[in-house]
Amino acid sequence: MDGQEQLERVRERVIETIAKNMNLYGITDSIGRLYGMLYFHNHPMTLDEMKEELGMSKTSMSTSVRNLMDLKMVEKVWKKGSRKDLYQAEEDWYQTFIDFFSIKWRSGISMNIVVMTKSIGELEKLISMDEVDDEIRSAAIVDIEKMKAALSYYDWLNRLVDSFESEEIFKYIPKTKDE
Amino acid sequence: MDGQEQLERVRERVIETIAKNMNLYGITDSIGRLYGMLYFHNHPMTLDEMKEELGMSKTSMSTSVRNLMDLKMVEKVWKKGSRKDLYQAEEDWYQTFIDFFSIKWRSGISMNIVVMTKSIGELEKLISMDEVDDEIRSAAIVDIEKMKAALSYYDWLNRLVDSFESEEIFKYIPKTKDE
DNA sequence: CAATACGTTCAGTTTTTTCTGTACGTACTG
DNA sequence: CAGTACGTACAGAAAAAACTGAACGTATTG
Repeated sequence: MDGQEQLERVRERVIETIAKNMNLYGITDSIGRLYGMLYFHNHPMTLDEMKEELGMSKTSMSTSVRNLMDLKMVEKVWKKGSRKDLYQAEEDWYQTFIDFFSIKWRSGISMNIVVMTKSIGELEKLISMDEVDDEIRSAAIVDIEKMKAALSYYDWLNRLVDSFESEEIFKYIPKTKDE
Repeated sequence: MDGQEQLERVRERVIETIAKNMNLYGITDSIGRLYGMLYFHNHPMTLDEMKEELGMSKTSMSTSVRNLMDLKMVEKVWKKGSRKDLYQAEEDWYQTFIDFFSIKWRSGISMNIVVMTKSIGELEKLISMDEVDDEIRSAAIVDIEKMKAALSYYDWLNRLVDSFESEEIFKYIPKTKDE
């Protein structure tokens, strides 16, 4: 019957759900809970406040918050007077979504493109060599095909991420239904 | 100068790259390597062959392959004569992409929607109660707004996954550039 | 310029995850 | 219907990840 208590219970459940969900994206429960907590906390928080709230060490708060900052899910804010760093949650989940995939995928994609391209080149050189066994040559040809298929997929993925970053995706999948 | 050896070296490097990439999606190195290996292996493989190839236990192969099957990245194939189960990699990475996100996200999204909806209901009941403190009430109102924003995001995410599953996404982001 | 407050690095501990070998159940073989 | 081959459950070992407290460097304060 206590409103305060009930509000807190609801919040806690929702935070737990958010954390579980972030789990799917490879984010730890603790970090997810921290994000959820910040999301519902209506003022920027210091490391000490987080530590207090979650009952964890300050060290953990420091590294977790940095993690979330790397993902642009949390930002540092300035408030004159306070010597402590203040952090608040990015509230726009569409933006969070976009940043998350840009950050996570881009580097992976380009690394793969580099490796595949280089490998295709090497195998093409290989098959052009006379002294290479026929069996090896045809195996190489198959591999080249597979890597080319992979490259075209990575190109698509890059363009998909482009459409996130440019927000063009919202032209195709609008934020609000039936508009 | 040995073609065989060079081919293998290239393959190994590419497999390692694929594994690293799958890592970004929360898939372990071992499982990623197994997938990569299957991807380049041009025939379906048995657990014993995988075990041999990767130098790991058969138990690991069994669980890893099940993992990949759950993600629809590997399928069991039938070959008469063989008593052993045979597995091969799904080769279409576009399909793999679609399946991966459908499988991973759908359940999470709907769980979140359920929890948020229920929580909004509870808080709305809370704010309608006379005896509730004003401060609590306005905090609840803010929370409700945040959860509604979350719900609209989840709805969008659902529609995004819809566009993956229906392959409508390829209308907007075509598989091949300039077509 | 000492004193204090703050965030972070680092080494060690705890917890979680991954991996393995044995044991078991099922199904095919002769 | 024994004997063998196969995949998997399970418990324990090994490896990896998360977490912590103490120590350190920097910056602010009086």
